[in-house]
Amino acid sequence: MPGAIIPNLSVDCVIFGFDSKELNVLLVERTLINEQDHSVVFSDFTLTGNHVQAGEDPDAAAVRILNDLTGLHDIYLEQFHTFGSTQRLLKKKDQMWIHSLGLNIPDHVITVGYYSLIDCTSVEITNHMSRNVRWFPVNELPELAFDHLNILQKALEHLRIKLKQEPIGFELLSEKFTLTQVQRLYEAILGTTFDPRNFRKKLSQMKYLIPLDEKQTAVRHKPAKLYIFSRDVYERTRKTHHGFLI
Amino acid sequence: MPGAIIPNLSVDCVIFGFDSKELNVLLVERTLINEQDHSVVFSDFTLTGNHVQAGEDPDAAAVRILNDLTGLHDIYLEQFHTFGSTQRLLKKKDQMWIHSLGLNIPDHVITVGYYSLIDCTSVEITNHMSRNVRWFPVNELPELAFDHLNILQKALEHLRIKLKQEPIGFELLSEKFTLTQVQRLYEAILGTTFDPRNFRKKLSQMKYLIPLDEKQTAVRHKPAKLYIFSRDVYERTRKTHHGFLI
DNA sequence: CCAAAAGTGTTTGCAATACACCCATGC
DNA sequence: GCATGGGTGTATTGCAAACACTTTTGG
Repeated sequence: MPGAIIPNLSVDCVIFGFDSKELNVLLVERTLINEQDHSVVFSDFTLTGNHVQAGEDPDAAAVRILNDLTGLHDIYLEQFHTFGSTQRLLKKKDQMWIHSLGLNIPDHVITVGYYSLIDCTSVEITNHMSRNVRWFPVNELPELAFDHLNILQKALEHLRIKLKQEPIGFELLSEKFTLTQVQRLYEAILGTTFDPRNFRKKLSQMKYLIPLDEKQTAVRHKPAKLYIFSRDVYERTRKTHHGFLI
Repeated sequence: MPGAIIPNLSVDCVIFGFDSKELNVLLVERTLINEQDHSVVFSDFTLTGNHVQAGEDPDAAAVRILNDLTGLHDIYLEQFHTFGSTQRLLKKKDQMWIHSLGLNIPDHVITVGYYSLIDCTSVEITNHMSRNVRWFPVNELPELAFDHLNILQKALEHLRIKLKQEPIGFELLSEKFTLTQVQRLYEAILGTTFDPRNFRKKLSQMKYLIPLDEKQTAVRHKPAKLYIFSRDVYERTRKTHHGFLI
């Protein structure tokens, strides 16, 4: 049965982006209109997600869903948790939404959560397919549908842990970046500040940050040197990191 | 529809246990018998798993599955990854197994992976319900069914990372334990060795390890002091740990 | 008394922290 | 020339690593 869906299984993507200042999430507006008087019953936002198709790997579904919304390929995607609470779709608003649209969604859907990291500036948000799509800073979220706040928070937790263990932050920057951008990125995601001298000292030990013979242009201050990240050098020089107790 | 299953969704549990020497996994034998001549077609081992029931939270399914096999309640369980490859049940042996038993299993089943930590000595392995159930050291695994080797390896990776960040190791020891047991546990899971002086120095800083006025008995060497783990003290004294870059 | 594991201190080097000023550019 | 962010060095402290011998018990 081609194109059939697995009714009880979906994938949701938390799309993180960085704009040189804040960590953002890409959200899709959901507005329920009263059929009679065309008034707005409610309006809120959702992550992007969809059902998994029969015979489709959820990893592939996540790639598809991400591409549907952003048009991007080859972006960083990480599965972080599967959410299966029996209550996750049963809030009043969510049931109204599902019924009023005549959607064929069972009461209990298990969803596999992925997060992706993209450079905000690389996405053209074109209010895609008449959907209102917007970036929101993770600290100024609108009201979210279903259990999407929960999913988003868990994604953030995982991102923070992962960021401390692997150099995934560069996925959020454009190919060439400055060291200050790296610092701002870490500060935004981890919610702290770092001393620039100490932070740069650390960065300068990372051999996979490769300085270019190139500087920022058109900035009204001392232009910063640009760097690229070499995954290749990283793989060759990585060390294991420890935390608790060891 | 009570008792109905979600045909495309299952849960698998990797049950880790520690026996003061090695890290072990609890596996269930799977033997395919030729109906004609009663010869053994093949014999290998599986993790314990089952389908998720309609309206059942996968977390609850994992608890159920674990209890079915071990009879234990209230044990440490952690969801670590969801496996959805379209190929995961399609190996020849696995298809033979499924068809010969007339099992109603679709070709594509997505499974949510959990691992649990138990004290080996607390489980009575009673070849439960005529199933042959055995502990295997993680370094001496038998042949595994389906993609269960893959699932097990991923569980181990997650366990290693988690062990370095949180004091979950005590779930694998009995309530009272010696510091050397803690060291052996960390060595077994992480596959290294530690200097006992440095390791104990570290442990002695952990205020949540509470010494008892009690020692080992019936050992033919200097008896070691016994300790208990206090989650309560841990929660009050935990610090955040860092790795890579910070 | 022997075997087996428990238990204990000191030194050394490296990595984390704290801290303040000059530089290059666009307007 | 001034506002803006870029870029740099040193001193101190705390943590990690290396390393060898004595103690207590059961048999």
